[in-house]
Amino acid sequence: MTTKSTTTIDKIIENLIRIHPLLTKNLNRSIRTKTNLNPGSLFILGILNRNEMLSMSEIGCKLSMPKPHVTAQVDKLIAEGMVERLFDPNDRRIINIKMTEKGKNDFHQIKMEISTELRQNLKKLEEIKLEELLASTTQVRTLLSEIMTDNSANTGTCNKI
Amino acid sequence: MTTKSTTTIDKIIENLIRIHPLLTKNLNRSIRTKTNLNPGSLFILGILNRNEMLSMSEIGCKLSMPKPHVTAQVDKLIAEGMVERLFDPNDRRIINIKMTEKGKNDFHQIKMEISTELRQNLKKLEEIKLEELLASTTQVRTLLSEIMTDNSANTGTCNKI
DNA sequence: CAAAATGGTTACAAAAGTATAACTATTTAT
DNA sequence: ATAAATAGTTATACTTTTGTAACCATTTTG
Repeated sequence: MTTKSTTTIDKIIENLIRIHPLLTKNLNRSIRTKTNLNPGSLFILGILNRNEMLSMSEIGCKLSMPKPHVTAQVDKLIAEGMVERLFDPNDRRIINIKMTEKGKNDFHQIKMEISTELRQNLKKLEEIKLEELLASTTQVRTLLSEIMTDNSANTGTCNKI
Repeated sequence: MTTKSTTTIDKIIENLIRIHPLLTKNLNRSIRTKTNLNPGSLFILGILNRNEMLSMSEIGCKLSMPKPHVTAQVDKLIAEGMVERLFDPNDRRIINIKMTEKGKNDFHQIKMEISTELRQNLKKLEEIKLEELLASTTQVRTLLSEIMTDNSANTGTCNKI
């Protein structure tokens, strides 16, 4: 049993290690050529898009991004009018970040743009394949999200997510 | 049908866009802290590990990596004794790159090291979930590999893969 | 209240990746 | 045979990301 589990896990990891560069090369290049944002700030938009409001530290924790980098990226997003700072009345040290309506619209648009090639290629697949791929990617995303716990790459202690 | 396809594709893309930072943050950090290589050179090892021999240009094409960067990364791998240069007798312009035995062993070892946390977390899942995840990751990897055609980010023309 | 911890910013250095142009050597095309 | 194209390297500048330390403001702890 142990042996079998380990083998399965090894194969999963091998798959993930091979998926990684495929996504990196495809998405990062599109982000660079088609938007005036960088992967890091798009990652921030991504988690803000499904979290409503997060503090600077929480952003850093969720993305394993050093705090100074979070500051820089959020500054950029604020300059673009895509997010806003909200001061926490209960703890005045905390600065919460929230997407603006413009941010939500822009983000949706950006996602469409950076995925045009991918979309074109996916269109070549049969409907059945697409349904399968949807199920697969959903499972991978869900399980990875669950598994990837707070790994505190941040300076300072990382809060639980 | 078209509508349905598009929706499916949108969801797939949404999943991929969300999987991307999860892998990036987890793997890249491990690569940095646990090896003396960088993600780029590990990507090169990855494709050499399953291609036996590739020219510099082919490496650049497969990874959408600019040629000067390929040169730099391969230099580093040669310094580590993990790959070797082979001159092509038929076309003396071409330099083929091949993994050494040491490279294969080191690469296997490195993959184990950078995935320890991932492995620990995967162990928490039930056997059934693991089997499902293996099937899912395999499908995602396979279809993405098929789909991600040569996208010639390289300077100069990119050969077909 | 004083000391320690936390949240965030600033400043700075360094690594990693990207982009471009110029260059050599070799091969292909006209 | 000359010109054009290809494979690869070198050099250089730039962007993105990471890491570290110092710092301020605020909150928590003793």
